[in-house]
Amino acid sequence: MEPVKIPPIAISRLSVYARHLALLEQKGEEVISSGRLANMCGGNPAQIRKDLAYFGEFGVRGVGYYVKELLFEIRKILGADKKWRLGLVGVGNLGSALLRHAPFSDRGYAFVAAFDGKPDRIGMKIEGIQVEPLNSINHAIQEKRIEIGVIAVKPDLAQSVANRLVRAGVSGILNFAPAQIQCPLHVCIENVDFSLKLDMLCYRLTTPESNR
Amino acid sequence: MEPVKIPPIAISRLSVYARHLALLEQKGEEVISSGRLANMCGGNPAQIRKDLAYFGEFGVRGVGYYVKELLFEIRKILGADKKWRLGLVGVGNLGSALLRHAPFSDRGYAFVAAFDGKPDRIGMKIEGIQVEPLNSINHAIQEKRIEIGVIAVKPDLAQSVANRLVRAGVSGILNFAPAQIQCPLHVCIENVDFSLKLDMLCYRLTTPESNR
DNA sequence: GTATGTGAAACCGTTCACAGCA
DNA sequence: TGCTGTGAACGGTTTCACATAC
Repeated sequence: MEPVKIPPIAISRLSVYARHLALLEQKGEEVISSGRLANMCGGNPAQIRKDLAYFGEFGVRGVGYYVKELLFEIRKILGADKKWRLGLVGVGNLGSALLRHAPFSDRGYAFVAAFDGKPDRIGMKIEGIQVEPLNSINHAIQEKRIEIGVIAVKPDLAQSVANRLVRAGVSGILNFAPAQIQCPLHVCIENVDFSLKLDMLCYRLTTPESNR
Repeated sequence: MEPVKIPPIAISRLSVYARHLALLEQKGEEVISSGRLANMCGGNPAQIRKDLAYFGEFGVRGVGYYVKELLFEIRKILGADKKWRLGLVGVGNLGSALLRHAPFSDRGYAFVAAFDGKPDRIGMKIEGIQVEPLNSINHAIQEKRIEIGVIAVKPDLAQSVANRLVRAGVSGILNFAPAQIQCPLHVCIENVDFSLKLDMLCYRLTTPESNR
């Protein structure tokens, strides 16, 4: 329908706007202007209006945006209005923290299966989910209609786990391993890379501001 | 010295290059071309050369880059050649996973203190680090010369924890809480935002490719 | 011959400034 | 009057294409 290309970074801002709108809604605020929202998010009013304009006209001139309505629309755009079914691979420190991660469950994201390669972890129950072996991936992903695979294994295993997930038919992968994963174009990948962010921080701490 | 502005995104790529160079070094490879490195990282050869050119001339025309040497130079640029001292705030699921996170310790990042607000967590020992109460932050950060504060508390506490860390004198903050943190300009912040990445993934899964 | 380093061009995203509307 | 929606200007990043050096 819309032949306009939307910058991915605009999408990430929508997620931030939604977060702040949810807080405003909780506080009982009814209306918000792009200026005030920009203040809260640390952005620029024109940018907020542009980001929203990619998807429609949600505001009222001279007034602003109705908090509830805008939040609803952004959630619809992001696809955050549906329950997403996640499968975790790698139930180590990070993996088990993700299973218990409140910001996920608070937001309609639900882990419905967990897998691990270590025999002693199979059968463990975390947050009501029983850990299965890696070779159950194919069956369980299909059985439980899992759309998103979450990778929390060591970097050297990440690619082979991704291959299994793709073969099993997931549509998306959220990868926490510090590794570049290759996969078919029809599967979407997002990387969450702690080490990279820490490197960037250290660069900024190392380099005088004038050189950045 | 260099009056050229360097795109932050180029820095994040340097981190990725370093990761692959380390793998190449392990495999005993001596030389790499921008083309082959681009293949591994999923990028563009010209971009790699541009990124490196911001900082100097590290290659040999007609040959490529010496793996060991380039890795050394990139680590120097990123400030990854020194040991960084980290302090963790919030020893919940995520926090304790971070204390045990191998990719950090493998790379010269060391947690030297941990803090939490919950009384029953004080005194616990994780990875040899004893959990201290929040009001020890000021003293411990200075005592242990901690440069970077890592925030792994619930979103509603993130700002107040950041304030404490700033007052205690950290230079940088790595924030895992899904919240925007305000802090003085002289303190650098990087956010690691799982939920945002998951939202972006779901957007892509929701929206037909033609509209993106 | 081959691969780097680099201006120039193309591309993309942000900000400005104002028209349009309640 | 006040705030949105948006074309146009701006600034920054990526890609191209080739001179340069081994």
